[in-house]
Amino acid sequence: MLDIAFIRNNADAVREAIKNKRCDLDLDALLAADRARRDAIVELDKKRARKNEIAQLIPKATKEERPVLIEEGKAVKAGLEQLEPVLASANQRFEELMLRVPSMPRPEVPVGRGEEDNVEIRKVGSPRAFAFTPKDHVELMTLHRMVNWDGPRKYAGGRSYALMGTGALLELAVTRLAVDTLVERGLTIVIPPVMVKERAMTGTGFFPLGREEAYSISADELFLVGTSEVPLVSLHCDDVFDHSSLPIRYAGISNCFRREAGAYGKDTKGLYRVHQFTKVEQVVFCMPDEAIAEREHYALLSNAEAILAKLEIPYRVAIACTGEIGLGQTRKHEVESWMPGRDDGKGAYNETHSCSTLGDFQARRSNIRVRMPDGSMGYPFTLNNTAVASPRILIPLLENHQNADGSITLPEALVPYMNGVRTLTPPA
RNA sequence: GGAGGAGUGGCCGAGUGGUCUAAGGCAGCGGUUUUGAAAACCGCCGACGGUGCAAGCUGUCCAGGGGUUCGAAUCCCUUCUCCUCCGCCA
Repeated sequence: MLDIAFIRNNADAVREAIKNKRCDLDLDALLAADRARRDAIVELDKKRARKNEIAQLIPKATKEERPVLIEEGKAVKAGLEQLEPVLASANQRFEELMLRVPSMPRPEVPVGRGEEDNVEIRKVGSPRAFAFTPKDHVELMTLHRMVNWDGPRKYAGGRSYALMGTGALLELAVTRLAVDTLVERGLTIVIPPVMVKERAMTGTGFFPLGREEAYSISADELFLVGTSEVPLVSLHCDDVFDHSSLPIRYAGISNCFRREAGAYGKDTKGLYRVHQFTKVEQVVFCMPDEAIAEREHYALLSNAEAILAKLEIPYRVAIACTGEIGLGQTRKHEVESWMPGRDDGKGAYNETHSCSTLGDFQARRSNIRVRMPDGSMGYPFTLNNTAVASPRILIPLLENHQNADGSITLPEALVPYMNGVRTLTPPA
């Protein structure tokens, strides 16, 4: 969502953004809807002004004038009743289209169509050269009895799983490690609701276009969030921040629910792509200033990298191209962790973190504002990044730290969170 | 789940059918005074939209939606949220 005045004045630039982001939106239809809406407003406002005028005249009118005015008032009212639906439908059309308007990518975002056009920025650590054939996470987790694969699929459906024993402990450990890292870096930990109303989904930009991705609780008109970004950003919907209260930095911890519609048959093996997972997510509100947002963005990125460093997982950072960044994102970096078992055992870098700046996209949709130093109103910028998402993060964790005998040597930083255990040995 | 009460600008709060064009206060902004600050005093000050080069003119908004009326913050219906009590409950 952008300011309609900005869209009118920069139609070509917006058109370019729509094309580069591969959005499905006809800008001319939007501009036409805007025109229709404004025409209806002009006409309706004239009638409403007359209505108000008559209403003020009647109390002061003489006995003779009064019935005449009341008659005219009735006529004006009838006219209004005809025009109001016209404006309502023009508005509806306009708002529908506005919800599909992308934010403008930042200049540094490479133009491209798909993943192959993302630009790698750096690699940190290097994939380990195994002196033996490494196992993938499915073999390792099965060997360690970390997962019950079959039971949940019978009663909870495909892509479901249950973490068992050390598997469950590992999830709690990496989660807590991430939380402690972020708290130490000044973020406020939040455990938010995971069931939210539609406005939270729309306000954060996941609806209407991503509706099929969300589980809905139809009896109560609630939706399960796919990330705590949704409740954390919505925490401040309708709020007006004072400029002195920004930035606000949160770390949310929640279960996340994704239908993975459209991913049928993709990554069905193991725990790479599941319907329910646990994620620690970073969310920032900051002043609407690109330089500030950039600083916050790279701070979020470095927080995630610090966690990967503690987990001793090799990774690479890439900046996503225009075709790969979402509707609201103005800039996105992906952090991909090295997973030795992926790609049929050849190993591959795969996404474990996604760091985004959204400009004022979410603030506009969620009606979050900030009182600027000059007293005017502004829309704050929002940013977010994964800190850790489990079980996906367990894949590189286990695969990178495995030994020839199937045991796992835990990274030093994780040991305290595993009650002092340094090595996980497969149960007999 | 049942009964009752409440929801007004960034915040507090007055307002029960027609000068509401929403009082008043706090906060904010500008100024006077002051070595500086505070205090005091003076002035400005809701949001969003439409129109206009501009000054301005104008519309909408009193939790959301719908209704009654020539006219609604005010009356009616409904939903949501909060509070009190009762019931149930980890």
